[in-house]
Amino acid sequence: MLAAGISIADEDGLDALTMRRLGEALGIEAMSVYTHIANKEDLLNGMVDAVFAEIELPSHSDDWRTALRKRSVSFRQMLTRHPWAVSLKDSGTNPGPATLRHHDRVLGTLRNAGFSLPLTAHAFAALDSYIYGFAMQEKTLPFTTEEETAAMAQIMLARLAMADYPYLAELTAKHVLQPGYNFGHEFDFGLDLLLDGLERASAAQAGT
Amino acid sequence: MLAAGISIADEDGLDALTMRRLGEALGIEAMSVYTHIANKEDLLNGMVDAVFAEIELPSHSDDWRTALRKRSVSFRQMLTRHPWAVSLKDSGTNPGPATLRHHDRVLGTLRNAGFSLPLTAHAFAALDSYIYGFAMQEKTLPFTTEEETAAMAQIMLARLAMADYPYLAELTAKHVLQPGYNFGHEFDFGLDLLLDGLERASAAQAGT
DNA sequence: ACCTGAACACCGTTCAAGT
DNA sequence: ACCTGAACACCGTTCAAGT
Repeated sequence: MLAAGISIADEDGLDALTMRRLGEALGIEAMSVYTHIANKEDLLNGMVDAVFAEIELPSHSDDWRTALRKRSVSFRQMLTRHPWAVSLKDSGTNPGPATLRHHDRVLGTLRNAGFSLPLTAHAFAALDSYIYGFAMQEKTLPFTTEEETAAMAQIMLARLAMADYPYLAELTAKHVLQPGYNFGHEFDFGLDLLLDGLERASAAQAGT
Repeated sequence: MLAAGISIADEDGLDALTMRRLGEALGIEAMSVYTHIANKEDLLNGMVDAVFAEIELPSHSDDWRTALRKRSVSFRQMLTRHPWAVSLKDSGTNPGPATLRHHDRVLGTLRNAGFSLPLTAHAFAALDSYIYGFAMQEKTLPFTTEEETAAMAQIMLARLAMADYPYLAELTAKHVLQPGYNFGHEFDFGLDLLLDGLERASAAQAGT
C-alpha cells in the first residue's frame, strides 16, 4: 500500500499519485483504497514516515560528529531517492514513529556529547534546515548528469544577457561549465561548515 | 494581477488560489484571466519573481559579511510573509528578472570580496540552502505565537510517550516549554555559523 | 483586444449496494 | 470486512461566441 504509493511518486512524481492510479497499481478498483486508509493525507503521512525509516540512524559507537555526518549524508541520499518527500515535508504533516525515532536519536547524540539543551536545539535546527534546503535546491535543478548540466548551462548562458547579470554569466561560464562540475558536491562543503561551527560552539560551552 | 494572486496566497494559502477565485478578486468573470496570462504556471512564476523583488539587495557600501547577513535576514522575512513562495520554489520554476538580479548581486558581493569562483559557488549554495530550509521548517510548525507554542508543546508532550522518545520529551519540556522560546530565533545561530565558516575559508584562501 | 458561458477531462471523496 | 459503480463538488483549460 505505502510501497505502491512510494513507487509511483518515485517514478512519475507526486502529481501522478492519484487515488485512481494507486488503485490500479494495487489491482484494486480505485475507490476501494478507502477501505485501507482514511484519506489521501493519511497516505502521504505514511509514505513520509516510511522513507524516514531509510535514513541511517546516528551510531552509538561513533563520536557525535562522525555519527551526525553519516546520518546527514544518508538523509540527503534519501531525499535524492524520494524528492517528493521534500515537497511533503513542507505541507505540514505530523510526524510518524520512524520520524520521531530519528529525531530522538539525533537529539540523544548531541546531548550525550555534552551539548547543552539550547545548543542541541540550535544544532538540530541548523543541520535539518540545511539538509532540507539543499535537497530542495537540488530537486529544482533541471539537470542531473554532467552532460545535461553542460547543455543547460549553455542555454542559460545564451539567454542570460551577460551585461545585465555579469556575475551569473561568469559563474556559469567559468565554473558550472567546467568539466567535473556537479552541484551535489556542494553538499559536503556546507555540511562541514556547520559541523565545524558546532564543534567550536561545543568546545566554547565546555570551557565555561 | 500578480498583486491579487499574492494577496490570496498570503491570506488563504496557495490552495485557495484558483483561477475562479482570482477572477473574482479582479472583478472579472473567471475564465477571462486567460486573456492576461498564458496559464497558471505563468502566474505562479510571476508571483515568485514579484516577491523576490522585496528582498533587500546586498549593499555595496557594507563589507561582504554585513551585506550578506542583511540580505539573508531580509530573505527569510520575505519567506515568512509569503510562505507559499517556499512551496513554489520547490516546484522548479525558471527564474524571472528580479530573481536573476538578486542572485547576480549576491555573487558579485562575494567575488568583489575576493572569493574565488569555487568558494563563491560554495557560499551561495550553503546560504540559500540554509535560508530555504529554515523557512520550510518554520512554515511547517503548527504554531507561531508563544502561547500557541506552549499549548502545542503540552499536547505533543502528552502524546509523546516519554519512554520511547526521551530526548524529544526532554527538549520539549525543558526547552520549548520555557518562557521566551521562539523557533524563529534559531535562524541567527545557523546563519552566523555559516558566515563564520565562510570568513575563515576566505581568509585561508587569501593566505594561499 | 477583451470578456463570457458552456463544456471537457480530470481530481478527492461519499454512499448505497453488493459479496 | 472488503470491494464496486455511480455520483458530487471541485479543478485548470479550451473554444465558439459575443462586444
